[in-house]
Amino acid sequence: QVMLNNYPLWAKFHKHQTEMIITKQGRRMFPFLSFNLSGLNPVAHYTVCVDVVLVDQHHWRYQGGKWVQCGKAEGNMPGNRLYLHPDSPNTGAHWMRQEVSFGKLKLTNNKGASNNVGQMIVLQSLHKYQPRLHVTEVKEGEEAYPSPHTHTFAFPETQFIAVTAYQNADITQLKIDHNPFAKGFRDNFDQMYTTSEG
Amino acid sequence: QVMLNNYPLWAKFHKHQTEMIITKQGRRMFPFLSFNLSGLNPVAHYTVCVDVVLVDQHHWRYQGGKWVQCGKAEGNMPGNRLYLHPDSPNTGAHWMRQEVSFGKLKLTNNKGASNNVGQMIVLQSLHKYQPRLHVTEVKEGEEAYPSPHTHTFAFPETQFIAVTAYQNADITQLKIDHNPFAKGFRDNFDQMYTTSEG
DNA sequence: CCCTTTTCACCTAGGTGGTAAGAT
DNA sequence: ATCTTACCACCTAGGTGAAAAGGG
Repeated sequence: QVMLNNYPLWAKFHKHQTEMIITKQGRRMFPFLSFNLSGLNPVAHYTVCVDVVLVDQHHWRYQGGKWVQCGKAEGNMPGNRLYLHPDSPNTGAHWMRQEVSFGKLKLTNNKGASNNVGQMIVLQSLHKYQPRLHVTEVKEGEEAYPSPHTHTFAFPETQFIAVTAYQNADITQLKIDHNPFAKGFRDNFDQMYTTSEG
Repeated sequence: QVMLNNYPLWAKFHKHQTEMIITKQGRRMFPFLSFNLSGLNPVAHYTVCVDVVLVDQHHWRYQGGKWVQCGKAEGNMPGNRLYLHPDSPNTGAHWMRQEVSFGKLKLTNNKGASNNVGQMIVLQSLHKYQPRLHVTEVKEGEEAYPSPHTHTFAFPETQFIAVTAYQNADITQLKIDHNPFAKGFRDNFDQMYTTSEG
């Protein structure tokens, strides 16, 4: 009923433990979440959103080339962790017509950004998170979310650790290789290393 | 119940007979349509869209510094003239929360672009048009548009003649002066005309 | 010492009118 | 002649990781 679209890319990152940068003004995810939905009622209305939940109750740190657990996480942190898809609310037909992508979702560590509900997801650095997809049927005059009729989906390949700077160089290289906005850091200039010496 | 937001700017253009460029791949309007809505039911769902209709049945041409009528318009031309606001459908509360803008609406003369329904409005060059706003309450499982419960609004200040190249230099100058994307054509360099001669 | 913030050069992405060539 | 198209330099707008500076 729900498929993760860019699974192969997510799997590449997941193999090295995905990291996502968080900043005060908000940073997009890369890869970003993208799904194919099916089995909805074409003429009913749905709200589609993503939230992000803690995978475990630990701090993590990158030490000796590995991620290791390190002490307990803080308790319930304030801040919004829910991001409404910009097309919401919309018909089942709309959601099934093409992929449902979250390319503009932003992650932040700025707790003051909580008022921008639906704009940014507030996370804590060096904690491990699981994004989840929620599909909720909306009825006229009802609150859209939460609702007893919400279907929730989670793909383990999309888990990540929030960081303020990349820790694992393999992850950095995967980002540079695949994110178009990081093209400026690709080594397109190997021929420069060919010197006239010997 | 509906207010045109950037009325002063529209009025400046209207005084010189507004022109809007149309191209094959589509051109944004400048100024763009922007409205303030009030009086809706906050929890009901509405679709908001814009269409563009002929003001008269004539070709127009720019001759001797004036726009003059010139022969009859062709009959019903094919092509989509309806543009759904990207937030549609949504709640009355959503539409009233802030201005409802159509900054990404595009005008085209490409009749083949009609399949991109809701993406571009297809017009005929050298004809005079009137944009209109439509607000329609959507009920579960009904077609969104057209409906007997549509409210329509038209502001004469937003009338324009579609062109493939600007005819009136006053209009060109107003576009350059006010559209941020045309900044490159502003005369910021008056001091360059001060030569060492004389 | 470890983590966060700021700033930067370098990109992607795409919206302007001018201009010259093309079409009718 | 008159209108349309394609291409261009020049912008706006904003997403990258690197590196240096800041903070506890």
